[in-house]
Amino acid sequence: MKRTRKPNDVTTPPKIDIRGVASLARVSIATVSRTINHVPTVDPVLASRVWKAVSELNYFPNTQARALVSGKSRLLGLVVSEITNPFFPELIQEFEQIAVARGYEILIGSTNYETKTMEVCARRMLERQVDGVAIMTFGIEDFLLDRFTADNIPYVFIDPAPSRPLNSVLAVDYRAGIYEGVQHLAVLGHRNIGFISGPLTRRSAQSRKAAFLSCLQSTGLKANPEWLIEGNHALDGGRDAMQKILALPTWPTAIICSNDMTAIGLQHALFEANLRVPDDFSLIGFDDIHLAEYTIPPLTTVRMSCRELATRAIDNLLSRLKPLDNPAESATKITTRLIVRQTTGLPRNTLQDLPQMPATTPRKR
Amino acid sequence: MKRTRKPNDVTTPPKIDIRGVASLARVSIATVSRTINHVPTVDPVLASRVWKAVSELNYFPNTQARALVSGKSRLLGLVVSEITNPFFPELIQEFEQIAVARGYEILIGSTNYETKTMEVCARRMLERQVDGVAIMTFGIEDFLLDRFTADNIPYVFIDPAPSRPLNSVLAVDYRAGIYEGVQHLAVLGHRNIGFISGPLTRRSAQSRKAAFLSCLQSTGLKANPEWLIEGNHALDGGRDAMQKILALPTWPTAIICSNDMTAIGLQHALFEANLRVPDDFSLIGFDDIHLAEYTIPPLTTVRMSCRELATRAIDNLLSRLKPLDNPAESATKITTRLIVRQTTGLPRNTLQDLPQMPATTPRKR
DNA sequence: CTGAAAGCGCTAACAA
DNA sequence: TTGTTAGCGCTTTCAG
Repeated sequence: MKRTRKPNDVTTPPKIDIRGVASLARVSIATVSRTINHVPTVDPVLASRVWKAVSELNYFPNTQARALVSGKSRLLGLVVSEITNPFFPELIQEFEQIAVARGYEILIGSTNYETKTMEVCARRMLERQVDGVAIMTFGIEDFLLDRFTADNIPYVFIDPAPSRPLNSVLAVDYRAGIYEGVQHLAVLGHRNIGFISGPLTRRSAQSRKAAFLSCLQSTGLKANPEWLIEGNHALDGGRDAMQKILALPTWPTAIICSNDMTAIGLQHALFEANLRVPDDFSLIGFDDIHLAEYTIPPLTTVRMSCRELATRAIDNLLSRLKPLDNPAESATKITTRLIVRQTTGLPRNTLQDLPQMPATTPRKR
Repeated sequence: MKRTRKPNDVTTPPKIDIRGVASLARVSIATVSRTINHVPTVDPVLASRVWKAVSELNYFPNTQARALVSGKSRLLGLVVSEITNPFFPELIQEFEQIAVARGYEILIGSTNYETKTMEVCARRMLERQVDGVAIMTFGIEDFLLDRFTADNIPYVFIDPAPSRPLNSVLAVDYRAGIYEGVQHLAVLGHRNIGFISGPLTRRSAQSRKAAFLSCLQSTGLKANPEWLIEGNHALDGGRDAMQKILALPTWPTAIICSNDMTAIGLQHALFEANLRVPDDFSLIGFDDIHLAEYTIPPLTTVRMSCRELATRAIDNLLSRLKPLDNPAESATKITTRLIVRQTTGLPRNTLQDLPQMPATTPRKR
């Protein structure tokens, strides 16, 4: 028997497709297609018959068929470094919200900073034919980007890379927030500031570190290479980094971290070492994840708005998908700024003979 | 002009499709299809020609077309409560890993505990024709489940609901871990234990609360309704709940939370109130997210393995997709167990005249 | 074991 | 403005 629409199958409910709608509305399938795609030239009478049939049958178009014929999957890739780092879920949440509102679904890939996994992610995106991809992992191999270029898939990613079209990078002004952080520490009297970076194989981890170094210099402070430790942007990396610092003969009085998770790792290591924040060490994080407000004590950190990041990324992608509307892409950088909470205070041993000062200790304590 | 393969288009690279592979391998497209689908009856000689052509052209099959003709999207839905609650990213990570290894992609939906958003998620899953959906949100409306049933989409979700097929529920033994927690507190001398639940509109939040109540009773302890507070499974809900308790005339000496985020919220509220954990209050969380090891002090909590949850969910779904293999589904419950860290100790005012005891205070302090 | 051909559900060209 | 129809790239009969 040929493969044809089952003639009188009692078990299966009748398949609801565009033909069903067409016949119920007594129009052609083309008219149904036009109606549901909001082509303006459809006769209102026919259109209303179509809509009626649509809702009566509870019809919705088959995504696969649409994708096949149109060549558009209405899928947006979102590649992140590590989904278990709370910054990314916050980003994903914003991203999902915007994408869904615009009729897209998102395909998430988590690279875990591994080149191998990154390749798999890129491959998955390619195979599913995403219409665009936002690479929010901090650092990506160039050859993967080339694959997207070759397939003509718009991508957008964080941070300037040499030789990439400007419309594909979301520049973040790391320096602004980090500078505020360094200034804040300097004003409090800190002269010895350490920095825990992310994995330095990643370009963006390097950017943040470079920003820190440059800010130190602008502030007239010297960097001590011993206090520049490579972390992994995760809790354990932060803990380990702090332990390394504690093993050093001389300690900094303040430490800036490349992200909040690292800072939380440091807080933990200091707790274990029976050292106090900010009395013994001042700490500054980066990202301002929700949790930062809830650490003990609450974390002073540099905020990078993930809503802004998500909005800009999607706008960028979508504007390149249908170049009709949004003509010019705003080329302004995404700003960062310091949020002062309670992990920063005077350097230890300052005023050690005075009673505790409110500014330097957790409130109410 | 009819829509046909562009005859001599210099700009566009030639589309690589099954026909291209077929002609390069000098076989029919049917043979290509069979080869890449590992149909065993293909002549090895032809097969090797096909594979050669495939790798030469860097060909991979068009997912949309495959999905259209086969009716299988190779997409698995994953609905979670709140992606910003770190438990879920950990779950998602496991889920993604397994799904990708088996050739599936996952479509994530975050409901934020809102019925409206939940509906949107269900709709998205339906529209994208997921082959199956894991509903890991704690609590879902019944009518949404019915939609999946109607469309013949296998789903699996957490917790027993009345009148749902057994193969669709992943039963979690909340009681085991919570009982351990209550026992642990009782042994330390706690008699007055509070409980901060999740949003009680959600069935699973109710299960956990019920488990707590039943464990209290088995232990011979009485519940004080004033100490049963409804939270929201998030940081702020935990903080608010603790503040409510602190406003009460009498306080419990220990509090169990429905999840770790809530417990972290409590820790924060206690910090703000200048109260200490575990000296003033013992705290127990639930989930054992990575972060639990890093809170200050590290959180005693009930572990629920999200790897196990993810594995079981996917296995369940996949086994129902092709009922050939995995015949019997293991109906055993997913277990939970207590991980003792440093937020539990003797009740306050016990031994108050003695010097600090190691068991009751953070180590090294 | 192989190939020709019929669709999967839809969009878009084209004719009316 | 509407309907007819040719594919989108693939899987799967069915005839050889």
